[in-house]
Amino acid sequence: MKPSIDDVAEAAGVSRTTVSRVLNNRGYISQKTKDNVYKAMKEINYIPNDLARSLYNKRTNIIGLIVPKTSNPFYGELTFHIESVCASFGYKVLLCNSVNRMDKEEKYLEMLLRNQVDGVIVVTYNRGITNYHRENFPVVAIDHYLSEKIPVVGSDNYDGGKQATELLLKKGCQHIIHINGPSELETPANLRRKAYEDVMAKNGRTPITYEVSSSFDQLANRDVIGKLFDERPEVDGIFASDDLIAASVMAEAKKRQKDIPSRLKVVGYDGTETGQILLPELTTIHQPTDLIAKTALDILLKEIEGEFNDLPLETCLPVTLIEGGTT
Amino acid sequence: MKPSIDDVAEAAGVSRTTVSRVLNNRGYISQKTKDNVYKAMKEINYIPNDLARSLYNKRTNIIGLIVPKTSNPFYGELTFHIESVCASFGYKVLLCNSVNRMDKEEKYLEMLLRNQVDGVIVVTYNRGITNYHRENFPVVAIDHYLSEKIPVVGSDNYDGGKQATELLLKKGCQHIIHINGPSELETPANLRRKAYEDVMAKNGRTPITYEVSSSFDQLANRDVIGKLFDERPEVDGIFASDDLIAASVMAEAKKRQKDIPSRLKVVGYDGTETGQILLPELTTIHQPTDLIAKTALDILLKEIEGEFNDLPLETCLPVTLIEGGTT
DNA sequence: TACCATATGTCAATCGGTTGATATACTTTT
DNA sequence: AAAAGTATATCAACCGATTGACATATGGTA
Repeated sequence: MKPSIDDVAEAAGVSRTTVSRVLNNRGYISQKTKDNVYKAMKEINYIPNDLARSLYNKRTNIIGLIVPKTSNPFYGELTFHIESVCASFGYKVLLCNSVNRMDKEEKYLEMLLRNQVDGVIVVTYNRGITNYHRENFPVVAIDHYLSEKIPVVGSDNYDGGKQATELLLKKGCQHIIHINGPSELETPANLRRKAYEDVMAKNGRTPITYEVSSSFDQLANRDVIGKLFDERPEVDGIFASDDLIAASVMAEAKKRQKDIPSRLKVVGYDGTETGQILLPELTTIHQPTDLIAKTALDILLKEIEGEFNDLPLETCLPVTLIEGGTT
Repeated sequence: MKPSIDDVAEAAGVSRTTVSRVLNNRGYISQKTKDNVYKAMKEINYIPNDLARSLYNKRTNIIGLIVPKTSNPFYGELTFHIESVCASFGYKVLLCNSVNRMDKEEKYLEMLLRNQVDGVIVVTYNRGITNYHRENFPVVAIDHYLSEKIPVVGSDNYDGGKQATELLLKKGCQHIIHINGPSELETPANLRRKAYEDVMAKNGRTPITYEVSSSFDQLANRDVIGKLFDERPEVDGIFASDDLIAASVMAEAKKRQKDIPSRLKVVGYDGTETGQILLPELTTIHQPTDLIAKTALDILLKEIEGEFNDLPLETCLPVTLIEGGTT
């Protein structure tokens, strides 16, 4: 049997109340008693039961994190930073991989609520899920619109799209095509496309966008890219909405012996550490995942403290262009 | 106030016991009552409090997962699979990023114990941590030796090292060098080095190993690689102990205009999905992260069920050679 | 009619803590 | 010497469930 607070009390020869006071630093306790209690805890190998504490305190210090997939380098990096920031604030993280599936996401959210998490950070999302809209339930979304009331944190997608497109223009591309993720996910990432279209229009070009069907089905993506090359042999600039797609574009170009950057220039998006190491030559737009994590948690903590007014409903963090050899 | 089981009872016009019986499917309950209770739960938006349940049942259905960093593609992928398998068995995951630091790992483990996790999967590790050795506490290690009693799951590192080295030999490399991670981490990954050395010896070659200091300090790694090229200009084959290092080798080789694969052949290790997409040309040894996750959880569940005997203490899963253009 | 399975209720203990109320000392300070 | 501060104890309620013991009422069956 695991030792309980009563066992500590007995071992230290004090009352249960005193032990609790020592643990929580409340009321009057002499140093001697404190030492005794701590010694007793060591001796019997006592570890407090946070379940019992949380039940009484109505606070678990756990937050739920719903991401599409930690195996994706962007989400993996984001997850790392979110967990790290949480830990630095004494919060723990219950991890959920939704794979962008609404049914899973809904179940995960219910699970989180049953576990009395203090708040949720959603990096994936499906608008229809009603539990997100429980009154005064702390939620922060990253890069996805959940509702008018739920704060969104993300990077400056419009600026990123603008920088990418402008770079391709500056480098002399005549036929620039954009590839983006499934547009039915209503994400601010769609602003990348908007920026692309605006910049193209402003320069008298016709924007063309190819859409990949799923964020995770690599084979399907390859098909779309193949189709793009087939249908638009004149293409000489591609702005892909993430680095994985950009990498696939590069692979396809290589297969078709279309030299990069001389005959085709490519710009990706995300600029994760992993991407920088594995594919350093790719020009990409870097998202500050650490800052996104920090900001999201800042806002979430405010909500947890009950401050639901004056929340920054949309936070846009700066992106950086990283020029590699593909432009 | 959140609705409690008593609120449900009131709304459904039954007793608290009946509601609990409905929830847990015990004793005699008529279909009519069941329907009523479920209707009442819907109406008042009831969500059971798993804290209270867990406190009573002494079972949280939570497992702790300690990994170095989810931002690393291998660990991110492993984390994804572990969480997925857990979810399929009704388990939830508390995520910890130890960054391979013993102090953090120790604190995380204590946190997990306070939260009454049913078991822990450790992908990182530091032997000194005593809490791992609590009697009958379910722990499974992945790719790291914790103690003689704690089961380890990993891939066949020896075979991987063997295949990599033999491939380089077969391809005609005369000066093959191995780069591996910090050897003070006593991991089965050191078997990759052992295999390399054995194969080299068997073929009458002198094994040379360079060691990178940290798994995560990319700049330091670059230094080691630079040093390698400086000191061993004759090198024409490198077996790196992970794909990130292999990528850095490739980058350095490019900088020095040492063409791959004609003048230098490179084999990496891990073969993550991300790696395959971002750097498809890299020849690498693929680890079955999904299988590793599945196997680790299988063993952990047995421990959770109290079966501490007849545990497979060391599980070795098959690796696959993926040949790319770097050999 | 007696018996038994079914259906539900009441009550209280339990899980492992926290906390407020109240009491009782011993020390200091005024 | 009285008042105030310090240190600890006892007791019981509480957090939100689960569960066993026991009671009661209905319906079907032997």
